[in-house]
Parts: sequence; structure tokens; C-alpha cells
Amino acid sequence: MSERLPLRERKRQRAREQIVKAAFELFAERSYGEVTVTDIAERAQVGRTTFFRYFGDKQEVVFADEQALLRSFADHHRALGTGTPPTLDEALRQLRTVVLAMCDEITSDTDYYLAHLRLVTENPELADRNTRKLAGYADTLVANLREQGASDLVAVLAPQLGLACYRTAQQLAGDDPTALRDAVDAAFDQLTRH
Amino acid sequence: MSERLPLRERKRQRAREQIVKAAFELFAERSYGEVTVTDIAERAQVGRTTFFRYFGDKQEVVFADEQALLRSFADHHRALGTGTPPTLDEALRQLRTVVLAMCDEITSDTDYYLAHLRLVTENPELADRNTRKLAGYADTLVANLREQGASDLVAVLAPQLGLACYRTAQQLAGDDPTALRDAVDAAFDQLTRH
DNA sequence: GTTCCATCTGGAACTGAGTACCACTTTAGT
DNA sequence: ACTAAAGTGGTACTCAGTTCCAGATGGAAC
Repeated sequence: MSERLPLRERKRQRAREQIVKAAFELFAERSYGEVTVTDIAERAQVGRTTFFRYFGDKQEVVFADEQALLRSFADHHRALGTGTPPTLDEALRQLRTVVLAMCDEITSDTDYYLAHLRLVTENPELADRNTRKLAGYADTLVANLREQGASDLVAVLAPQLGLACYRTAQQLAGDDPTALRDAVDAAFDQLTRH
Repeated sequence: MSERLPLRERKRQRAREQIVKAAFELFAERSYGEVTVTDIAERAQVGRTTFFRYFGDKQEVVFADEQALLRSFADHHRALGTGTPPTLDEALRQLRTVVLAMCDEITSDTDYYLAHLRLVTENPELADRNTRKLAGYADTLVANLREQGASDLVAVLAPQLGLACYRTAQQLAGDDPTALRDAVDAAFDQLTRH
């Protein structure tokens, strides 16, 4: 099916993949801060300029694969709407389902998950960026909840609470990907058991 | 009383204040991105090198006055401990008190609050840094709760939930400083009502 | 006041991220 | 095959942030 794409598009995808691959190789060899964009471009056999055409900045390459993932979960969440305006509890039930599915997904490729986690925990700038990504994702959930007719307060609060559970779970699970799912469950349990 | 400090220390404080003052003046005149560190240093009548001695990077100067503030609220929170291990509900009651006090404090200087808010909302990098500051603050609250004997889950979850309420309130209050306090109250209400 | 040390200062030179511009190549459509 | 559009990579630039150093300055001792 990727055969069906126009040549130009295939080339673009290939270049993009090369850059991501080169970047993660280099990040594995030495720390994020010690790898320059020029290094990445050279290994990917691409001009430095081209790197910045594909990724807005050096940090973006670390999150290259996540955009599609996050969008698909926004869709998942939208599909969970019942048509009636959700209360906070209902909204949290929906979010719990979505967050758990997300955990399963991101921990399925353990190597990538760990490499990513290491980068993010060791570099404050990447941690910041990661948080921004999550916040952006939460915003799309806010929009979903508004469409479902939730009150402003519920629509804004629920995703923030879901995020809080997820971040809590991340902190408690540390670098054990198998513990993440249970930790998320525990956090939501604690939260919804009044 | 500042008269009593050694000359060297007074000079340091004065230089610091000059830099912050110069920076905020410039940020008011043109956007954050259009102000260079050299600009700030020149107006503050200080060498560029000196700027970086006082502030780790350009972003730090935006948050110059907040460190002491946040520390004082950590102390406030610590003083609220009852000696018995808190449940989630109790932890949230403590946090609600602290967050409300913080709201009163930061909105008391309306001009500064609005200038700061504008900077943070218009510059993603500053929004990131702001979030990092809040997260660091939350971590000290985690430590407090642990000392009080809270379970790991409660100790980590409660501050995240408090943060979620605060961020929700910020979002709902927009740039109206008088609305912030009530919005925080509403968020905590919604959260703790059964 | 003089001497001496620790600290502070700001200039110069450097690295690396990110941007703007431009000439060159490659793809797509006719 | 021809042309327009899109993609490429090189050069040169600005600015953040670091390192190094020589000179100034405050504090303490005598």
C-alpha cells in the first residue's frame, strides 16, 4: 500500500525515517546534549537544512512517532461518547478506558518505550516538551467533552485529572513498563472511590 | 535591614533587580522573542556574561521572583500536617488551603500577574518552563505528604490532582485575576464532592 | 593605609540551534 | 519533451549559552 503512494511521498517518508533512525542511534551512543543536529544529518545522509524541514527543532525528532498515536486516541475517546452530557464521573470512566488503551499501546514496543523514557527523564527540556505534548492531547479531549455537552468545568477538569493519574502512574511505575497499566488503574481507583 | 548587609551582597541584589527590571521593561516594549539577552544586559548596564551569572538562561529571568514564593508555600503546607497519615481526602483539603492562599498571593500584584501571564501564554517555551516550576513545587509537596506517612499512591497523586485543579482554574479564569480564586474553589468542589 | 585573598566583573572567542536565501535537482502533469 | 512545482543542500547569518582570562573590587588582617 505504501507502494501506491507517489514517488515523492515515498521519498519523504524514507528521509524522515532515516533521520529518526539516525537520531535514536546517536542518542543511544552518547547523550542527547552531546549529539548535534549536524551529526544526525550526516548519519542520515541528509543536509542539515533538510533536518529542519522535517522537524521544527532538535527536540521534535524525539517525539516523531507520537503524533499519529495521540490522534488515534482522541478518536477512540470521541467514539466513547454516549450522546448525553457526561458528569465528571462518567467523563473519568471514559478517560480511564482511553488512558489504559494508550498504556497498552506505548508499552508494546518496550525498547522504544525505554529509550524514549530515558531521554525524557534525563533531559529537562525534553520532559518539558513531553508535558506540552500531553497537554495538547488533553486539549483535544476537552473539545470532545464540550461536544458531548459537558459543562465547562467538567470538560476542562476531567482531562486534567486523567493526566494527573497518568503522570502519577508514570512516577510510581518508574522504568517498569509492565507496572504502568496497573498503576494507572490504581490511580483512577483511588480518585473515583470517593 | 538591607542596610545591614555587606556591601558586596547589596551590589549583587541591586544588579539582579536591575536585570529583572530591564528585562520586563523590554518585554513590555516588544515581544519576548524579539528581546535579546544583549539588549537586557545593555539596559541593565551590565555585561552579557554577568546576566548569565545571575540567571541560568534567558527564560529564568521571567520567573525570577517566584522561587521564594513557592518555597514559602511548601512551608505553609508542611505546617498543615496533623501528625496522622492523611487519606486522599485529607491531603486534598490541605492542598486546597495552600493553593487558595497561593492564588491570593500571586494575584495581589495584578500588574505583575498580568505581565507574567501574557508572557507565559504567548510563548510555548515559557509555558513549558512554568509547568516545570509547578511540577517541582508539587514534588516538594509529595515529600511533605510522605513525611506525614501518606501512602505512596496518595502522596504522589494528591499534588497532581491539586495541580490539575489549579491548571483547570487558570484555564477557566483566563486573564481575570479575580476569577482565579473562585475557579480553584469550584474545581476542588467538583473533585471532592463524593 | 597597605597588603593580600577571594570574589565579582565584563570582554573575547567559541560552539551549536535555528533561520533566510539561493542555485540546483527531481518529480508530476501535459 | 517541457514546464511548473516541490524538494534539496550549501552558505551565511543571528542569537543563546559556555569558557577563559585579565582586571577591578570588597573584606579582613596587620
